[in-house]
Amino acid sequence: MTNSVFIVDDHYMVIEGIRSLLQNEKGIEWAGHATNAASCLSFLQNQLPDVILMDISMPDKSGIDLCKEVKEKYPSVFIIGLSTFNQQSFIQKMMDNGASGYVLKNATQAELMEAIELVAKGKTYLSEEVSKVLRKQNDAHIVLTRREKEVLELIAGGLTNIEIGDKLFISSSTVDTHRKNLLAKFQAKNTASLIRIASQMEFI
Amino acid sequence: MTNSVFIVDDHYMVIEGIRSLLQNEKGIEWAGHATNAASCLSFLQNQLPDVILMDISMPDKSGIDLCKEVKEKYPSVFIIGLSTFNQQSFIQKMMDNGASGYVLKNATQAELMEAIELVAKGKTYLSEEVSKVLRKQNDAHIVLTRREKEVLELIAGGLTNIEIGDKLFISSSTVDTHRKNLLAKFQAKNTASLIRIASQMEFI
DNA sequence: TTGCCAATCCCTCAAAAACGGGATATTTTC
DNA sequence: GAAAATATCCCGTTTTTGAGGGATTGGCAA
Repeated sequence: MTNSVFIVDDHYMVIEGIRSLLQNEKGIEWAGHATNAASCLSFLQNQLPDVILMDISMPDKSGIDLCKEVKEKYPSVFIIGLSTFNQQSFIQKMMDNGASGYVLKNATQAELMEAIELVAKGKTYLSEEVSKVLRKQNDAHIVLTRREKEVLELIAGGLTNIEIGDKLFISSSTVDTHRKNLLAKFQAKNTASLIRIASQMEFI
Repeated sequence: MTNSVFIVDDHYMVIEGIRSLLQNEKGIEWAGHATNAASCLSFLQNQLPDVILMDISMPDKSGIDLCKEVKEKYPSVFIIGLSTFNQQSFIQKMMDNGASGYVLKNATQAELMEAIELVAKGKTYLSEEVSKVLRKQNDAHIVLTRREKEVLELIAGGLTNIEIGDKLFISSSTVDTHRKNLLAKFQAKNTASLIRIASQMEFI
């Protein structure tokens, strides 16, 4: 069984690297590559590969959005996310948007092959490293309400409760309540640690 | 003139990609590769390439430190920094530690060749993108003193002035002064915006 | 040697945040 | 239709901060 593989990544070096890793593999057929989301989509109008290796960061559109769009239009294509770092939030979002696997860019050829073969059969591939991160992330998963997100953004912007209240047309007491809830959710003891944690978790 | 090139990067895909990009170039001789700082250093004991392509992020040691070490031991080797993103602070530090150039991982083959050839002659290569970032960074360059960095870290950790003072064996008034200076340097109006800005500028 | 800068410490006062409650209305979900 | 989540508001008290000052020491460089 031969699987055709397409790759979307804005780094030539990575495209070349993967091509080089896969070129002598019997089970792999090189469908082509794109360096941005737009040319990936136009390629898919003419030809559907079995598997797409998709970088999460691209100039015109994030891999996360592209993944969603591709899966909506072509549900039969299997997508493997690619990224340099173990970024908790990205992996989750990529999987939520229909990716079947996630591979780090330091993967070995064997891992990559394993991922492609599994995913092409409709299964899911997550390397040990990735699934460890994913598990950790789920434990510490923080869900913010719409209002809490707004308040958090404005706190990070340096506004006081009164200023935030004015901006959102609510009383400063309400802002204070949201603030308390944010501190509780992030297990932060004050504004400084709240912003640090939220920033590192990429809420802001 | 033939230049021998060695590469240090913890991502196989990138190593493969660069090898693939360079393999048919007449002026390039492939000296070898390493996936971590330690094996790079042990390679250099036996053989010195003309140019080292060095990733900034590696498991055992940052490219920034490795760059410094290599240049101290083998000043004749020219180093080109490699990274995925245009990270202001890293580029500067890499150049400060003796790198002769900086290339983004989305560089084309032509750019890479140009960089290697220029750098091997002792010149400096910075792609347009990179030098733009560097210039922008210099404008908004914020220099913190040792103490200010320590205080900033602890503020981000959620400690109060008194707690920070206890930790650093200084009075809380002193901490307050450092805090004021931090606010001024970052042009932040309060702790929340200070931490946000510092976090986004990767000071913490 | 004469500055400059970093680092240290002190003061006051007002503003803001943190902490501890409690309370009500409206959605959403089960 | 009841329960849970969300959003709204209020109180009082204590702690922390922000914004002004001013002052001393030691090191380094012009």
